[in-house]
Amino acid sequence: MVYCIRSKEGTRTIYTHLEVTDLSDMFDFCSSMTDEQDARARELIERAAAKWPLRILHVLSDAGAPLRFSRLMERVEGISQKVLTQTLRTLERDGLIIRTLYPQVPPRVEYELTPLGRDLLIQVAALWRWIVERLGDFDARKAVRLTVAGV
Amino acid sequence: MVYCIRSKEGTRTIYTHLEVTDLSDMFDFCSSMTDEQDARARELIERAAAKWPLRILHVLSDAGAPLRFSRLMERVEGISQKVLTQTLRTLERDGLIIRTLYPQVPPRVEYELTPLGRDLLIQVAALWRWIVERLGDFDARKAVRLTVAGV
DNA sequence: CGGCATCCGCCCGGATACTG
DNA sequence: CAGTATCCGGGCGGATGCCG
Repeated sequence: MVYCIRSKEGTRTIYTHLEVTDLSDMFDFCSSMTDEQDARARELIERAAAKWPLRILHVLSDAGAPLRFSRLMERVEGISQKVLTQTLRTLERDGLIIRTLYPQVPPRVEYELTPLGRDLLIQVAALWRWIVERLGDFDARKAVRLTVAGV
Repeated sequence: MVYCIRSKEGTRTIYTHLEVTDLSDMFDFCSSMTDEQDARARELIERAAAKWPLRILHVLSDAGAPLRFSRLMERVEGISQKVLTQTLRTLERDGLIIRTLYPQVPPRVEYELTPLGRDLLIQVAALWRWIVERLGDFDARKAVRLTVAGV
């Protein structure tokens, strides 16, 4: 689990974040990215954070085995056929799932997670968990006003 | 940093994820959430993963000090006034930033990160970094087809 | 300066109908 | 069974204009 310790050192707050020793270290890393890397990472996150992808990855993970298109339709509640197809194509292009077509009549198509897809799901689940554990904090009333507005 | 080790044990893959010992453990945790918790977490992630919020949090973090509305407009390139206002309101409601109004003429308004906002940014930066380090893997050509389609 | 109100174009995603 | 093709409605976000 990601673990974060904050401590004060003079006016500066030190973030101990396992391998990351402070916040600026993390953003130094971000700054060292090329524009192309940054753009590509942004695309990937935008696509993965869209409405359905995580749901689909989660369903595939829960199943623990390849699922047919129609099984996915059943388990990803509320999704339409078109959007399911579109999303699966995107996930395949990004290397997160594998699509296997069995040339039979009627055709059979199975989808399964790649190791990368599984790993990504773990990362996101960690973030998810971190948020759930702090749900009570996500509230403006919990935000301490450090600066008092002048009279 | 989140660290993930995969190892084979028979047919099962064990994920050592620091405190998380395997994938099912993580999802057991997810399943133990109430519907309300789940929905609230989903809302928060959706809002935070929208187009501008992370950019704004990042800019505030980089600045290291409270920023006025017009400074934010300059540094968050491409955002419109309306959308900046909307996004700031949402971030404030979620307890990620603090808005301080100084009742002067002309008015002055300053925005700054809350500790929670900083912490969230660290979590997301970790995920971001994880993705950037694996950019080369996010590609369908890298996805090994485990199941061979029948003839 | 830091908004709010209004209008508007666009894209996302849903519904439906059809096909190899 | 697992798609494509087409149409369409809602919402998001951008541009512009006005206010305390």
